[in-house]
Amino acid sequence: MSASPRLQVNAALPARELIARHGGRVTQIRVALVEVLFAARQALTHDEIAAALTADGIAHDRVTLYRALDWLSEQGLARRVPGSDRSGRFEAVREGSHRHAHFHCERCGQMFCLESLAPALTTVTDALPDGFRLERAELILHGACPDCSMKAS
Amino acid sequence: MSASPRLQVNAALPARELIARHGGRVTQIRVALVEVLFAARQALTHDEIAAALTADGIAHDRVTLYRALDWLSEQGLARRVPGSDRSGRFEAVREGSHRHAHFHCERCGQMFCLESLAPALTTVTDALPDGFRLERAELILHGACPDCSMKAS
DNA sequence: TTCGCAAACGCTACATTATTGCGCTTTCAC
DNA sequence: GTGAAAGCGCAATAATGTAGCGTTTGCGAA
Repeated sequence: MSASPRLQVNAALPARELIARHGGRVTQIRVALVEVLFAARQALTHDEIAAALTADGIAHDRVTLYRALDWLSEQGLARRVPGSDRSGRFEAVREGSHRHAHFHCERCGQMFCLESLAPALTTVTDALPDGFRLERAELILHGACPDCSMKAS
Repeated sequence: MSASPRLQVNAALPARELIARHGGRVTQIRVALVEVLFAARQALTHDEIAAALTADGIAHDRVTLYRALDWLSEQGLARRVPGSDRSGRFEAVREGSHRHAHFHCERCGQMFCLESLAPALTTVTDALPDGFRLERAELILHGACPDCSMKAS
């Protein structure tokens, strides 16, 4: 079932304007990349992004994609998500969103964003040994996603 | 209480015996590897392990090291720790130790094991959306370690 | 102590992921 | 429209991890 609404970048702020406002040039690839990232409800691997662009008929180079992703990260529009596999993942940084936990499905490999779940930093800070200065935290859950859970049972 | 004693490196059970009791052959590299891992209070990258072995005068091959680490992981003596950088890290699994959080220092790159800190799985499970089946969790903190905190201030 | 053999080693080659250099193209201000 | 620089694309390279395969070695048995 894919009845999930492909939510726009922002009802009032389309991709091209979002890019322009950050002082970047509005190129075909950046626009498409922003749209793909913001439409996804998961953290996407570089490969998945490339596949999505190709599916949309956008020719692109691997290197360009890396650089575009770097730029988005610098601008705070995207964020790199570390995974247990070697492939780096990226997710969009939405307005009003906070750092959230991620769920990695061991069966299908997808990584889901759990907006409802954020590392409880205050609790963590209390338990931190002396001297450590905490700046941010990553919480990554592993298991089976709903689809794969169904199939298994 | 535990009728079946868990095999771990300690004063009474040196590395060679630990390896032998897990049904593996006692080779120079495995012994050295176990000693390096268990002596470290941190999760070590493949490179750091290799450097430690070389410093100890143990010649070794990259591939052999990967395979030895794989074997230790299979035996439950070591564990792979995912990092935000691309390099995989490994840590020893000590007796009585549990899955704990890790602290990654952004300044010096070291990854510390915080035995006192474990992801609160029960809390997490409650907040998990329907359908997700949780198997384990990784909590990775980022910031500055005591040494680097000192230098900065 | 010696012997046989499978486990483990280590060399080479290869796969995957990511980065750098550099010339060419496109965007955008004028 | 035009020029300058941002951005793109190709090629080469780096970093990390695997696979194949012949050789060595730990270790149980003779």
